[in-house]
Amino acid sequence: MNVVPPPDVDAPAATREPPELCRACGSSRRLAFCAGLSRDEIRQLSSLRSGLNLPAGTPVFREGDPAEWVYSVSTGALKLYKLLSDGRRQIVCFLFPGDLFGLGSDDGYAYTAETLVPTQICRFSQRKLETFRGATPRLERRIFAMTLHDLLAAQEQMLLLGRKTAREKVASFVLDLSRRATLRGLPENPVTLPMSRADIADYLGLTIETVSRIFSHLKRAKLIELPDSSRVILLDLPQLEMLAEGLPS
Amino acid sequence: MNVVPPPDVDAPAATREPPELCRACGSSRRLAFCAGLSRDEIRQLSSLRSGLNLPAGTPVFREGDPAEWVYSVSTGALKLYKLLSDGRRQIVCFLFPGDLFGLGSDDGYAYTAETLVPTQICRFSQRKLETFRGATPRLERRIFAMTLHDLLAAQEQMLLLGRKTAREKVASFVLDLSRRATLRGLPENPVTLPMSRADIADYLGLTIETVSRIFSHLKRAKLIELPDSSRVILLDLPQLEMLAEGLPS
DNA sequence: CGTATAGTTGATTAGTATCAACGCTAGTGG
DNA sequence: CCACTAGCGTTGATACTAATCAACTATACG
Repeated sequence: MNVVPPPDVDAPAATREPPELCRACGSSRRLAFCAGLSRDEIRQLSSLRSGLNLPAGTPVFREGDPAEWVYSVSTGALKLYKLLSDGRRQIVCFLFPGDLFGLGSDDGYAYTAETLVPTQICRFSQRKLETFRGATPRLERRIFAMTLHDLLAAQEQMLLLGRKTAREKVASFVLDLSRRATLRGLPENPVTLPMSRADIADYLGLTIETVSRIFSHLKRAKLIELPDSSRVILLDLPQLEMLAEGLPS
Repeated sequence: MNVVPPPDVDAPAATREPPELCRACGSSRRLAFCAGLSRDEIRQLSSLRSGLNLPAGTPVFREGDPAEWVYSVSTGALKLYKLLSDGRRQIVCFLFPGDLFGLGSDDGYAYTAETLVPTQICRFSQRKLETFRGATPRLERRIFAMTLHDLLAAQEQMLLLGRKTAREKVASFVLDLSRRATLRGLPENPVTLPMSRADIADYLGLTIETVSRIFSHLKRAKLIELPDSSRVILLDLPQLEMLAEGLPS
């Protein structure tokens, strides 16, 4: 969600060092929604903030809960998902540091948010943040830009869900994780999968068996390697990109 | 796209009369992005506006084109779609009067926009609108709310594409069209389908044959009626809703 | 009236789901 | 420290939903 190239204010591009953490949101200033704010604005914003430290597998809120808070990811990772009454699940988004979630939704959150690994997030009262946003055009624009980015990403995911084959879906998925990792200053290659096969399946509209089979298939085709089940090495980027876009093979 | 309940400023709820058309955007004031603006703001905004009158099946812009303009639908209907290189297509959204499109996307439009029927739209220079938005917080908020609404709708569509069966998809689709029609002040029931079966298929991640079969199936099950191929009568709303949510049948 | 296009229906195929068994890894307790 | 167990992931056999291929019908258009 919302990995928008931030308004270039600080930003020494993608450095390998753990970037400075923001007082207002606890995550990398480059990525967070408070990127580009003044010292003073950061101070004000941080006074509205409260931090949470959650173990893996903890729900932050559930679909339908009254939407009191807006959250920003400081460290760790989460999934956002929607359920059908018989338990079928669609993960609409994986979240990483800097990402914002829980915005909007007058009639309750539209999805459940749950941590994948031990995770630090911070939250702001929806109401207070609203007021602050009104007084801080740059923040308003930044949050808008991130939301718009999420919308475009959601449309790309609709293309994936509606029209790509299982192999194309999995290739797209690992490439996307890799790209997002580089945006956070991590190496593009050994891609870490903080989520289970079941989560990947529910994100791609597949079953765990199919996801597993496709991983094996891509491994046999020498496009990826799997040192262990939660790490992927992309051996042939160009080929994977072709596959992800539906070109030959 | 973005059928957000507008800030109640004028708004005699959902009346049956053709609602007054806005000088700024050419569509119903209740729904458009300029809802809630002052007389003076409307005047300013309308000076930025230029109107277009397009026949059915006309592309407004294509995926990848430089994103110069932002558009608002006055009358008619459009589809937004993305393509894979081999021609597979995913329609990400159908648009009706009041809806906004073409926002954002620094590296070109993320989708192609094409009219379904004879359509009036108006457009604003992305750059000029940006400036005006900066000076008009209420407009900024309104556009943000519409974008956020689109994001939530996109997530709902991800659930549909990833996890619903063909029958559930079609039931969800006709119900959604019906609901959106009522928001525009139209009757909930004889639902008009301004799009072809191919469009419906590309929106739901199905083939035209499957869409056609499911329509026939729902007809035999007495859940709908098809007076002609572009009109649906919903005979059993509760049952259709059950079906759309994945409950028994 | 004839032709082209959109939509429907039928027969068959294919891709992915489902059901089932098995292996691996990590955590537990003896 | 090592066997035991539970859960996750992988692999195989089969089933099923929706896609594909094909024919036909209805509707719109010249």
